[in-house]
Amino acid sequence: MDKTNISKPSLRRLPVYLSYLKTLPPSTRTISATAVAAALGLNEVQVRKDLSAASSSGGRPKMGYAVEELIADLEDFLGYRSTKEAVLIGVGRLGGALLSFKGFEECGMRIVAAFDNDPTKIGGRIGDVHIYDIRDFPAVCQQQGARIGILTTSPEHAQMLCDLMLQNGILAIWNFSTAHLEVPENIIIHNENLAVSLAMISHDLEEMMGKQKQ
Amino acid sequence: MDKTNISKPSLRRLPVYLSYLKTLPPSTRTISATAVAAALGLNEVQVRKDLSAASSSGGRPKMGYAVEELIADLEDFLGYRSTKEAVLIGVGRLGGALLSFKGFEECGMRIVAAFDNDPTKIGGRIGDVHIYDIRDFPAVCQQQGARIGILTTSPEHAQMLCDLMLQNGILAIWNFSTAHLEVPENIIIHNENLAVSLAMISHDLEEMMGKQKQ
DNA sequence: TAGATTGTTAATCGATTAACAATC
DNA sequence: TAGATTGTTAATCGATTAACAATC
Repeated sequence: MDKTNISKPSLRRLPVYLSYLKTLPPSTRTISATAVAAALGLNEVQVRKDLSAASSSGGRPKMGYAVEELIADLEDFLGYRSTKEAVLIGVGRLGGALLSFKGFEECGMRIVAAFDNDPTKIGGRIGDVHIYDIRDFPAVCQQQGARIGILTTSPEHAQMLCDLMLQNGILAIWNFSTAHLEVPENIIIHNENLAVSLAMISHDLEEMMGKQKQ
Repeated sequence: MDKTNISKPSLRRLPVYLSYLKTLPPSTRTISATAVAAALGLNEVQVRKDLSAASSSGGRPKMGYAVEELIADLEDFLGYRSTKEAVLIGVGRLGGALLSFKGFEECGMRIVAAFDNDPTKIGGRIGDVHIYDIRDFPAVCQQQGARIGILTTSPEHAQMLCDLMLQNGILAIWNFSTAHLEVPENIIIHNENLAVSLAMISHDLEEMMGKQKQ
């Protein structure tokens, strides 16, 4: 398996397979790509290709894949088993929700520190995460060796805080603000834009309403 | 402009253009697709095609697009100017964050009611939104005529609550749980899966680390 | 006019799907 | 063995990008 040679759409589907496999009863020892495809409403060949790219030992004709092994392979492939330290800037409601979200740990990400400029929040904690003064960011971030930066601030300050992150060793930014961030070429940016999602839903809804009228 | 004949990737970019245009100083009367492409790091022809699909009157050679008009066209095209009622089930931290998020209104979505089964939450409100007993869902949802359902519950109950939504007139489900939902063909599902995003980031990070080692 | 910018037609690229041979 | 299932090679489909003609 060559982790670097998988297509982006394919990579997006892997976590979906993984979470589906985890819902199977423990008595299910093996599963075929065909069955996974049927359950998730996907094309059979597509699932087979995806799984074969991520699986170390492959499936067996007539048997399919060993569920436990496939889960392990997917977790390995997605990097869920190597811990990645993350810091978060902006402890608003969304930031707080992410801090208390337990699901990240099993994806290999651990939020080691949070930052804000609000004195009523500084010094507190949410979940297991301490909230620091944003002025302590350079010291804390570097000391913790964090590589992922989660940005949950208003768009006005996003670029400035993004720059601050990059100056202190952050390599990948998970941007929950609506701001467009300018970063050097070698930095990873992942925009989580709720307006984009909502636009897709709006569009599909209007299309559907239009069809019904005809 | 034919709203139904735009590609999905193109549709995803429109809100990005829109939010960029809104950051321009009011003195900027016109802007070229070329300039937008440069600012957002996108291909010039792609931007031109996207804008020409969404714009009602088109751009003018040597001038570009009238900013104000283009903003209006994009908002129209994306359906931001028609109000769509939404209900939300699951007032946890994430649900609460969405309820207090002010940005949805300007995308044309209004959350009219929230539901939970926790007695300490029922009867309260977050932002402007009242929190109802989940048992009142059928009555309230139908009375409000909501068409969008936001699902922010644990995955275990997601399918059941999804079914409840569909039984009461919901046509589109914005699913923030990790559960895979089974729905009839004509229902719109949009999955907001943080694990998927995280997997992308993890993968890109590992790839980058790998390259650096070589 | 000259040149910037538009919109479109054609070429390329990449992902999905279909067909098929291999295997347990 | 027969048939289910795998993995791969080839065909199709759709999106991006390049080339170009049109226009203010």
